[in-house]
Amino acid sequence: MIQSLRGMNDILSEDYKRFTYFIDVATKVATRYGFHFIETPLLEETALFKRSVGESSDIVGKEMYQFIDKGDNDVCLRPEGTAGVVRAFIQKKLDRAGGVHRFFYHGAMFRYERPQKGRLRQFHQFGCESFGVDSVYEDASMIMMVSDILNELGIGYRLQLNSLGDNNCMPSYHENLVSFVQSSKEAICDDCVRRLAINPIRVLDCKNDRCQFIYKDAPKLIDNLCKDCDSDFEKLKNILDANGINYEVDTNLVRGLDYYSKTAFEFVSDNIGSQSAIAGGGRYDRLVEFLDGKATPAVGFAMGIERLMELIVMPEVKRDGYYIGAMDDEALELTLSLVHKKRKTDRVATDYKAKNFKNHMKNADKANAKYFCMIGSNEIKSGEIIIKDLEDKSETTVKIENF
RNA sequence: GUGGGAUUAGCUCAGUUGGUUAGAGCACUAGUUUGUGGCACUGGGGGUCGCGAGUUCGAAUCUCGUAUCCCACCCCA
Repeated sequence: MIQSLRGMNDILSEDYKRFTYFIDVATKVATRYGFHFIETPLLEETALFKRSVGESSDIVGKEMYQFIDKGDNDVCLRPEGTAGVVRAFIQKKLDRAGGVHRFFYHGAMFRYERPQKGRLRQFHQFGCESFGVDSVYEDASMIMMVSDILNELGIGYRLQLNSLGDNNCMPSYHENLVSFVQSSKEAICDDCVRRLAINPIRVLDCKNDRCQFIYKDAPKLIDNLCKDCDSDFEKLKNILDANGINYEVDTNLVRGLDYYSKTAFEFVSDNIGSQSAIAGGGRYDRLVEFLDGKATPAVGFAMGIERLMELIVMPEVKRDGYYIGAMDDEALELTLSLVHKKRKTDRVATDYKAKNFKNHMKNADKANAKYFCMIGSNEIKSGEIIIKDLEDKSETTVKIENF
């Protein structure tokens, strides 16, 4: 038997219902916030991700599905959504056009990782990207939007917040941190030694207790923000407070992708195991310029759909549509004609075999139909059928031609 | 990539120190008077015990390899 590849799932039945329900809700909310759908290719030039996500990240360093295509192009299955959207934004010259552009997308992403719960090699994200707004109000709106989506889905969460600083304050902080960590280099774990060389701020969220003990006196991002970053962060907190969004400031929250600056946030759930991040995002004011576009402030987030799936509280499914069954073989043809006719407007379930009342009733309940019709010799003779409402148990008689 | 656990019917799982024909519940299917409810009862179908080797008179059971899933790490949504 040929099986699907490791970490690649089929989505069907109940899962598919949850999946589409999520997309529906998220799309509805994003539309209310003024976002428009954008579809970008699954396959992009490798350089795009190397430049945007950054070679220091594991995503680019070791998790990309990268290959040379038949035209000798170095290409990758996208490991995340932002890079492609930014590329499209620049390619369509929207950076030159000016103004505000807001996009949402959803689709498959690919990362070559060891799978576990909430981590797949092909997985799905829903994300939003906003271009052209440098106000921190937009950051706040994004967070409120994620909150709206999660609330509508009945998903509880914790929101973690941090500021990563910008071009003014980040570099000097960076230096301070490196020299601090360097001074106890012998005591930190191997991973941190590696991080120090590749992406120093990542040492901050190391899970090793010994490392954390050392880092508790390390300089904090938040204490070293420049005036702009600091006041924006304060403003952000105030807006969230004023709008009833609970959050915790986590000075060790570091986003994994190189392009973030200033606002960084992560929504986590305590109910789905160790892969607890259900949404993450932040501001990336320099990325558009970095990808050869005209400097444009931007902020965005992405949600991991598979991680959300098991947390979604589905609305109660109501009885819907018809069940039409035949009592005897002579009635089968008329039954199918009526089914066909009704299917132009309603969901209709049927059975191709003649059955007694009880068996049809069982089918109707299984199909969760609202209305129930039986076709037998009586109906053929009288030209009338009885429609039974399975909820309130009432019955109405109609002529077949009016059905 | 590193370490650990698991894999038996469509699903959830039993299966004795290695010993006849591998079981249950749910699901499926048929019947229990061919016209009023989801129930109940009685049958039926369905398994290369993940896959491949090995040990043995004999393997779901022991050993090795391999695939996948799960857990932790790394990292991330």
